[in-house]
Amino acid sequence: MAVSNDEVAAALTELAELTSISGGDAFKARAYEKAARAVAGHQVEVRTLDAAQLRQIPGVGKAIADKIVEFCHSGTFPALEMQRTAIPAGLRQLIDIPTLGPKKALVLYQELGITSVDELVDAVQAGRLDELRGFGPKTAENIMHGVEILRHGAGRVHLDVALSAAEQIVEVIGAVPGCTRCAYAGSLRRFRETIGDVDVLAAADDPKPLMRALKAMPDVADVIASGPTKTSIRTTAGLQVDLRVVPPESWGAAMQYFTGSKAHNVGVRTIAVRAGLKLSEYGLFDAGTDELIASRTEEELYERLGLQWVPPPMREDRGEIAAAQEGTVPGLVTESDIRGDLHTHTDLTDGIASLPEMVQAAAERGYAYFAITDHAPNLYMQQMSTDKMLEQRQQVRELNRAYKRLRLLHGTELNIDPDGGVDWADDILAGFDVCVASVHSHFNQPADAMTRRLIKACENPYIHVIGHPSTRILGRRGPVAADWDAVFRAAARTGTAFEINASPNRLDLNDEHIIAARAAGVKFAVNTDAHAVPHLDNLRYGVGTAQRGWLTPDDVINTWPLRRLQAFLRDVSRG
DNA sequence: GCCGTTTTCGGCCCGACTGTTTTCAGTCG
Repeated sequence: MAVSNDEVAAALTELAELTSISGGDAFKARAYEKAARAVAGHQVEVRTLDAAQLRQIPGVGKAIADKIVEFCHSGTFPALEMQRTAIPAGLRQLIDIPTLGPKKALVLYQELGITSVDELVDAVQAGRLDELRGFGPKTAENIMHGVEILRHGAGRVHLDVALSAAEQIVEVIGAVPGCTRCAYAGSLRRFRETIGDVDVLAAADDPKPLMRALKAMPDVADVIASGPTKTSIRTTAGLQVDLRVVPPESWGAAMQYFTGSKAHNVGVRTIAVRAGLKLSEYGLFDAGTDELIASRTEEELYERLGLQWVPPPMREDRGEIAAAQEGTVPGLVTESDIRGDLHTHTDLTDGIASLPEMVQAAAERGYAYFAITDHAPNLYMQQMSTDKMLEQRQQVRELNRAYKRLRLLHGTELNIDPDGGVDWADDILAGFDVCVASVHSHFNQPADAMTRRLIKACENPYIHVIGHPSTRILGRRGPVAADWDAVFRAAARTGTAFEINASPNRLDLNDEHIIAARAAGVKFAVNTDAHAVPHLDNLRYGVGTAQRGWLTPDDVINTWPLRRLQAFLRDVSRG
């Protein structure tokens, strides 16, 4: 079985977590974590490397290289198995609860025998934590709140996890003889921010070989149900995948039906009914005679209903049906419209790849411009300094000469402090081509203070883009509280763009905020916030989110030609 | 467990906040 870098990284992360929960050497745990990050961000598939080559990866030494080799060969290694035996599986889940770390988890296990989130909730409710040293009422409250956040996302996975599973399955099923079409549908096709289960649709006259192929896939943990038209499996990663096979002539109707959303389909069906028609997953029919009117393509269905075709990310019953009736569905921004990334990191701060590696990757993507925006001094852990920044700027300028079609921009990701100030004085800020500014601390400010803070950042003439504006981490941290309408008005007034952070853990701004911001007149930047070369591919999730917010290329500054972008950056600098 | 022209041993991104304490451990970015 072909082990991916992500799977290797997951094993090392698990070892790191189990090591810290069991009270093992904290530096050892950190070494595993660091290696996991390096493997996840490595450009080459590590399964193709031998131990000597693996040791070339920063943070991977002899011991970890051997573990990786063993893992690629057998799917595990002795140190991991030993920790798994020592630490109950459910205990590891506890540290996914925000504010609960390895030390507290270990106390809960040793003192109260707690080995799962459910047991922890019971213990909190029974007041059993009160007797523990270091666990006061506020801790109990934070735990309960953290569990709520955790459970809110339970059973759902992030877009990247769902998409890679779906693409693998589509490739396998699509290659089965007799399969004429295969694609994923459902919330994944709509690019919702988290995915409950993956819907894969295939067209074939005989579904049996397709069902067999799915059940035979190596990642299948169990088959939940299997019939002539539908098979449901659960992957080893715990993700449910439904495969539905339809006759080729029903393809369009089935795609439309299974893409959803339910609310969108209800709206479309209502239009059908009013026209004396009925729409199902089998096609569009005359309600009186049951005569088939259309079913082969989605485009055909929408057209016969007097509608423009609606891009899947817009199918959320947020006015897209009326737009389709009026012929005003916007020409959405696509991945190929993006001419450059305006928020990326290198190993000068917390990135994995070096400046030349990141730039080379940007050139290979065919970008017209690319901004390097490493962290600024006030994020202390990154140990950035003015000297290091200036030295990097020099390197950027020199590197720029080597690339004819790629324009490098030297930028930074500033920290918006609680009062809305940022790291450097104006004369330093003026030296950057582009400044992203983000909130990295004091997430719990009251809404009025946070609103003032963000507005002040917008009003800073040197700040071009507000990075990951709500600061949420999916399944881990909610958005900050703010009067977003007031913030968006300020951004529109000052010409400050808002980021759509494409990391599948963030997707920030989200669709609803994008719609509100656009209505206020805000411009956007779809950025990856890449900390490694593979992260540049996350762009698609940001573009999908932008599409859910109905954005066109004109709304997104990093689709613009360099000159227009530079004019925008100059304008905002003038304030 | 990793790493190295101030080190092959002894360091290891550093500071702030929170909640618990009554001087600090744990968590986070």
